[in-house]
Amino acid sequence: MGNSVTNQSASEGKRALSKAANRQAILDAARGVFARLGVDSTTVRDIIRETDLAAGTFYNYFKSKDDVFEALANESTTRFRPRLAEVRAKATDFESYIRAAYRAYFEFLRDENIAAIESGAPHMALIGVRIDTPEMQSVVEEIRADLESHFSPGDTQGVDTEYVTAAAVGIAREMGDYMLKRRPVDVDGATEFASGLFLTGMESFGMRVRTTP
Amino acid sequence: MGNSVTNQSASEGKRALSKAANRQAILDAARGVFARLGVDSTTVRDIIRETDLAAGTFYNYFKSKDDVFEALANESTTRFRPRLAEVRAKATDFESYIRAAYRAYFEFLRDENIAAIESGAPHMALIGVRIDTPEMQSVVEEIRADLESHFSPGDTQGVDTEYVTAAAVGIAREMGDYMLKRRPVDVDGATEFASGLFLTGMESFGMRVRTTP
DNA sequence: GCGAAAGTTGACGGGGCGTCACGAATGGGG
DNA sequence: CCCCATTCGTGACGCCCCGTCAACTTTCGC
Repeated sequence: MGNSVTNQSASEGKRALSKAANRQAILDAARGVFARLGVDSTTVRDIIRETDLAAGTFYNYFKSKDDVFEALANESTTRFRPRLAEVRAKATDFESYIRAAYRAYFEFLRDENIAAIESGAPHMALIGVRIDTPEMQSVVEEIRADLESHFSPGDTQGVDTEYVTAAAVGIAREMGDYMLKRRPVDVDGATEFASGLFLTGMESFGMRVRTTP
Repeated sequence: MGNSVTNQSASEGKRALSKAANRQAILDAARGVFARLGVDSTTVRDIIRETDLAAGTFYNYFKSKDDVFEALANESTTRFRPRLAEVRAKATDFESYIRAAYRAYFEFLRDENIAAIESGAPHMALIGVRIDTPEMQSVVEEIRADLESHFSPGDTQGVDTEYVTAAAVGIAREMGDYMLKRRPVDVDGATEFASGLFLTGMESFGMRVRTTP
């Protein structure tokens, strides 16, 4: 009787479905366990115990606990990428790019840690950011290219774009940590400070930046 | 036949001597193994195997592999502290402090990694720095106090010293990483860039800084 | 429906961890 | 000078976690 294509729910076959579900279940469990026990002291079994899967199944999806951690970090980076793309698309000049980029990063940090912030957890480990994955390095490379594209030919005299990028990123990372430690979390203040410092600082290399104070 | 005080060699008794020697032997072995195998994949046994001590002895000196790592980091921080103290003592104003502090940090980074640099090792793990130990946080706090001490009352208008410190430290950390990746290692260039950027940047907060270009 | 392929399961061997009972070395006191 | 208390080194032991694998279950293509 009838069609052999039994329109599975909506899309893919059961195989792919449960595969994606299992992977996500492990990631979700890991996020919780990492937050509760700390990354170092959690075991693969701790993670798998919070799912309805068997120990062996874990290794069909990840090589190790650290592999899961990196996947979580990449997940996080992937969430940030579109925000940076939007900043790039809307930026009209160097200044607007910098301001928007700092704001995007600080907002992103706040959003990613909103659960920990609202639960009043005092420590908490900025999960998934601050770790230098290849994925993260590629985002930094994107930023370097963005910065370079805003240098007019006259500006670029002897300015080392890698140093510029490193400084901009360093400011963001370190200030981001401080921002998260404070209550209330002050995205506006951090953005204002970082942008003002960096934009004015760039003038010392002959860059013409109109800093709106 | 005389004195019961058998003037042991020069100083302490055998007890304290061998204790210090053992501890140092473990630290030295650990430094090498960490560099060779990476911190994550080394085991306590890997470390102790490179000494002439037994496995159990390790635990008389350190709680775990990570405890050794932290001790190495603290050792490193301890080597940096006097350099910072000298910078503080010689600084006459904000600008001279900043320039000297950046130079001190970048020189320190180069010195600490000189072995890895000269051996042509491409990767290598900036051992003992970049990890946030309480010891390191205390150095950052020192820097914060130094910066604050150079703010004249008129300058400090609404300037958040924690943000200032975070920005300064972030620039140093991130730029330091880049500096170490390049050949030749360019302490002068990094110092010049970081100082110029930060000092000029501080002017955007109403700070009067005479930046010598 | 049926056979093949893909995926899951949990028990198992391997190995690192931290401990502990024992023995050796040290140093103070008589 | 010797003796005993104390401190420290030793390595075997039990524990737990790891990653694998053979057996089983589920899905897919025909």
